[in-house]
Amino acid sequence: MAKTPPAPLKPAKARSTATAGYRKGEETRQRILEVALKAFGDVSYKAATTRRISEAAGVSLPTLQYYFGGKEGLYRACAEAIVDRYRRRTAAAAAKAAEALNEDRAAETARVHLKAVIGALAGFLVGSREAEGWAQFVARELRDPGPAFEILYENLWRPGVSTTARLIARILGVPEGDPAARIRALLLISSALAFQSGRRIVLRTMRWSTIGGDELAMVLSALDAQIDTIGRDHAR
Amino acid sequence: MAKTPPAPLKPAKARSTATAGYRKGEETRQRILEVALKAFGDVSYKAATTRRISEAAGVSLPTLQYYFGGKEGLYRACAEAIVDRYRRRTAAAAAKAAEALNEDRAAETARVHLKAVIGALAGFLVGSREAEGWAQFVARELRDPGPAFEILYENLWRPGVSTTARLIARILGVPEGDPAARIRALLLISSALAFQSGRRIVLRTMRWSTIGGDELAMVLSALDAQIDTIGRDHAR
DNA sequence: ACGAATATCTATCAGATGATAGTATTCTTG
DNA sequence: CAAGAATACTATCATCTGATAGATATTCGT
Repeated sequence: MAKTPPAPLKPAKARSTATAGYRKGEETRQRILEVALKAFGDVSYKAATTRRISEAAGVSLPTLQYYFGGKEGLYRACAEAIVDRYRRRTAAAAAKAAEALNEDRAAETARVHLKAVIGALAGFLVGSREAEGWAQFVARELRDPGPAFEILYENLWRPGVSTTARLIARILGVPEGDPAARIRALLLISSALAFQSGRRIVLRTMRWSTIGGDELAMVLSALDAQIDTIGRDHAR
Repeated sequence: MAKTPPAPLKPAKARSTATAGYRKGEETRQRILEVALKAFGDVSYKAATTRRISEAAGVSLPTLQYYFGGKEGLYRACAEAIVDRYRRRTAAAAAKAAEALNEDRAAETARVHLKAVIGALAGFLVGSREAEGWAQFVARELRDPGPAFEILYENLWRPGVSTTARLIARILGVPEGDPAARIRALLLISSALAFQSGRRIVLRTMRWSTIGGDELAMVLSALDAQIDTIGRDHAR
């Protein structure tokens, strides 16, 4: 694997160098991306094949190379697309939380925003059928770091954990960057994620047939309860 | 993938049908298994190759087929080995918890045992260098169910979640099988697992270079705090 | 010690897979 | 409306991968 990069002959984005017209090309590119998002969500990078993707997208194999430079470029493009969609869905809650962190120092305000942020995350994860695949994509890349790890870490994990940790620190009344607050942030986020990436276990354990609105409500209620205990837990 | 099983020509365990003597064979088998455990822990089923494994084990390729019937059989054998080792490490705590559930109905007793069970799980995950790979194996198989899913679900997930959920139900004073208790059990376990399967994010976020005894102590302390809040959280 | 069961190797196959070469078609723009 | 850029295809390669065939060496009970 990972043969020594034999001189990058072509940039990942072989296209879009010139006039940037030609809307038909953009449509095809988009269609391939959508199919790839699904494919890489379903199975691992290695297990997904460019042939299947090109077939499902209704184009020939070299078209993938043409638009994305190769399998790896396509994978990267998928990561960027996921980041993009995630941002659109959670930007509002994150921005409000950041604003509140600057303006209002009250612990209870932070608690409200923390619930909103986690709620937005969970809503994103359960909000669409595709999100399941995206969650798998992200979880897989986190576990087996590949070409998309940095993209996802910088744009998803870092800001997400950072905001969460700051809110928790505020609730706990400890300085920002406090290790205990960061650990709690990780615990909380991984709990939320588990309901999508650990989907199969959840379904079996809860004897659910799907994770939809009702199920999400139960999960959110449990997460909210957990958030409510932050700063109120005094061992014994 | 998953081509229609073309009539099982040879059983998974091609060996051990007759006298079961020949200790040299058993040694080889064990060596291959150990290498495979590492390999399947490092990368996905698809990405791991039987060639690499056989090389690392110092045997020729057909030897894998001889002992395990093929790649899939080897994978299954790995799952069984993980189950076996997990059991050895956590059986004591699980047995004590089960006993306590029958004999002592006090919530606080259940709380103590819950901490012990989660502690044993976390200890197993951080206890050895290999456990990291095992955690990845299990997490991967949970995410992308393959030939080992049932083995792992029945022997790891189900008993683990079940015990945890029963203890939590006892603490909450609700009947066994209560959905809220089960959700909390899933939240708790996934939190604990995240510290090994989500290792890379944890290391970066916490600015740790490794997850050893000291780090485990911090995580356990956070988990214990979380367990302490169960049954004491009254929203607002 | 001898023969059957066991263990292990070399050589090779068939299929899948990512990628490239070379060519035809279509669209935009001067 | 040409001309050139952009789009997209067919055919083909080189490599990797899991698996098998068939031969050879090793071990152990009698």
